[in-house]
Amino acid sequence: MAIHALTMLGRWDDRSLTSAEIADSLASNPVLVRRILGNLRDAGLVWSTEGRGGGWTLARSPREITLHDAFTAVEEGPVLSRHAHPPSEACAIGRHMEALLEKEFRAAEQAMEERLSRTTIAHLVQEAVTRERELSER
Amino acid sequence: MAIHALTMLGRWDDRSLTSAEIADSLASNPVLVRRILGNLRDAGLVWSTEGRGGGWTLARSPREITLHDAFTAVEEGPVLSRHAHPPSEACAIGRHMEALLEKEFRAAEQAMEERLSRTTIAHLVQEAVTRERELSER
DNA sequence: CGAACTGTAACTACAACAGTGGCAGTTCTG
DNA sequence: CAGAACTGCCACTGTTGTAGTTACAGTTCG
Repeated sequence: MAIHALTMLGRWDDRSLTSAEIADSLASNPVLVRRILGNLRDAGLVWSTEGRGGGWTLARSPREITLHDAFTAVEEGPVLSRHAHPPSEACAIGRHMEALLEKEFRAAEQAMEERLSRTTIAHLVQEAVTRERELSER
Repeated sequence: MAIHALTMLGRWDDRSLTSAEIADSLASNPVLVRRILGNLRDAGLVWSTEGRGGGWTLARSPREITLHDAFTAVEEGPVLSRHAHPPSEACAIGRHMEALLEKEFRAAEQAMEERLSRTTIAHLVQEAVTRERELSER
């Protein structure tokens, strides 16, 4: 939802969008959209202006916002689930599994994040516009 | 939990472990362990034998079981969450977001999986044994 | 037979999350 | 100034996923 909203904002860099407009495109709820955009604002990705005529705009160029930026702004916990609680200290394997898994999982998660950071909102906007044009040309 | 269990099984390739023994190391429950190991068995990673003296063993060498194998055996859905429901077809952006996100997210998930597939259970066993020896040498 | 296992269903408890209504505060416009 | 159009935020519901637990049937070995 965050990436969808950012892409919509990147589509029109002149005017701002309201949470209701974005919620329409998401077939979702304005309050939900404001919650998510609130996270993006805290992360410095978007601006919001209150009152009549207010709404949301990107805080910087779509070319300078990556999918990884959106991801970290919205998602907090790790993607790969760790032990629900520490394993037994009495087991020779259990003693080390948490640290071992943490190392491997962090490496895997970073590989994913690295790939996410290669795509920007501008890429998505361009691709969506291209696909839209192809549709209208038939 | 799956990786933890596989690592324990890889530690002793001669004898089998019971779900109770593995649950002890996990500070968890035998039934839970059997559920997870059941998935691993369905994926062809482990064997189980019923009855007295029964238990679990690796179905192939620890060097031929990767963290990615364990991951796919246990985890079903995608790691990166998609739209909860399709976006609006009326929106020029919304029409393409699902396909666009699917492409990007699959690429990111595959980067993570590729990294997971680089580490085997044998690696974890070796690392755990090494760390254990370092502890005992002090 | 009885002990020690797996296999599985049914249940509880809890946390995460999409969605919703309500309302206070802010800003522009007539 | 009054009202319309916004954001910000809280409290609540309903659903889903998941760790954990109890219970019990089936299997194997001594």
